[in-house]
Amino acid sequence: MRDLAAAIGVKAASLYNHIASKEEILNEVILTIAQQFTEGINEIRFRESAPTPNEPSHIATKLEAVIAQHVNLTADNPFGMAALNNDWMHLGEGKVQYLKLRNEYEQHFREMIKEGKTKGVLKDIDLEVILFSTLGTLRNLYLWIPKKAELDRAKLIQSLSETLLKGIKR
Amino acid sequence: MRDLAAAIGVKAASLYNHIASKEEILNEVILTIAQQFTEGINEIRFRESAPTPNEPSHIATKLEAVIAQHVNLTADNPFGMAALNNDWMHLGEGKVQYLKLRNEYEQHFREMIKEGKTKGVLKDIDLEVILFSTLGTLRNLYLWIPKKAELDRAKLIQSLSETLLKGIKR
DNA sequence: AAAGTAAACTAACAATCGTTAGTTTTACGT
DNA sequence: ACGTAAAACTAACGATTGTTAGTTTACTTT
Repeated sequence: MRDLAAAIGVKAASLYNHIASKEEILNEVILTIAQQFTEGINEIRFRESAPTPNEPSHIATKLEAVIAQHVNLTADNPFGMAALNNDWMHLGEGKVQYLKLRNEYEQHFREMIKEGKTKGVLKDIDLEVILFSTLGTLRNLYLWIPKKAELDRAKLIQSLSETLLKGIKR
Repeated sequence: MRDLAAAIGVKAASLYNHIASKEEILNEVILTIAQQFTEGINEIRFRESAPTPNEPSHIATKLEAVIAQHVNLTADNPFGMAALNNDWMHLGEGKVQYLKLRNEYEQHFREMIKEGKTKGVLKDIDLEVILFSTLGTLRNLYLWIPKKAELDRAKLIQSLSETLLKGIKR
C-alpha cells in the first residue's frame, strides 16, 4: 500500500479515503477483466453468423474472435492481466466469483471446440489438450505484448490465429 | 520459513542448521531446473540425426523432443516448475544466472525454428510469435499436469506435438 | 562411560505489512 | 468571506516476516 500510494504521490493512509481495503483493489482489478472475458466469449459463442450458418469455417471465425479478444483486452491492460494471471489466488471474497467466471469462460470455449469437432472443422484431438494448449498461449500474452514497442494488433491476431489453428508446420 | 519448517515437522530456526537463507532455497529450486532445460535443449539442438540428416522432418523430430522434455521435467517436478514460472523475479544473486540460462534456452529454440524455416519444414510465420506461442503453452504445463490423475506421458507428448506443430484445424 | 558434533529447541531482534485514530489542509457551494 | 465536506497528513497499533543468539537434546566415535 505504501508503494501504491507513493506511485500516486500520496501517503498510504490517504488511500483509505477512497478504498475500504487492499483486497478491494485486487477485486476491482481482477473481476472487472474476468467479466469482460466471460461476457465477450458468451457473445461470440452465440453470435449470429451472417452469411451461411453452416459454413465449415464458421466455428473457425469464432475462434479467431476469441483470439482477437485476448489480444485486445491484454493490450488494453497488460498489468491488469498480470494481476489476473498471477494473483487471483490471493482474492478473498472475490475468489468464488472469479472461479465461477473462469469456469464459465472455459466451458464456453469447450463447447465451441466440441461443435467444431462434430462439424468436422477441428481435428479429433483430446478436448482438454486443445483447451489447455490454446489458453496457455493466450494467457501468456501479457508477458509478451508489452515488449513489442509498437504493436500491430491486426497482424498479431492473424499470426496467432494461423499458428494456433493451423500449426507451424508447412 | 515457519510454514516450510512446519511441513517438515520442525521449528523455523532449525532450518538454519541446513541452509544459509531463504533465498538459497529459491536459488536451488529454480536454477537446478533451469539448468536441466538449457542443457537439454542444447543436447537436442546439436544431436546427430541418425538416419538422414537432411530429411525434411528432421527439425520436427527435434521440436518434438523439446516438447517431450517440457512434459517430462514438468511431470517430474510440477511444484518446482510453479516456482520457476512465478518466482524467478524474486531471486537475488541467482537472477542474473537464471536470465542467462533462459536467454540461452530461448536462443537455441529460435535457431531451431529458423533452421526449420530455411529448410522449408516450418511456415514463414513471425519468429517471435512462434516462440512465444509454443513456449506459452509449454510453460503452462505445470498448471495442467497435476490435475490429470494418471498421466500417460507418451500420449500427451503426441497430442501436444500434433497440436503445436500441425494445429487444431482439420 | 565420556567426549564431541550435528541438529533440534526457546526467545527475541529489527523490519515490514495493512490499517486506524486523530488532526490539518484543500476545495467548493452559498 | 465563511462553513462544510472531502482528502490529505502524522503517528502509531498489532501482526507477521526472515533471521540470530544462546541453550538443550540426540547420536556417533573413542
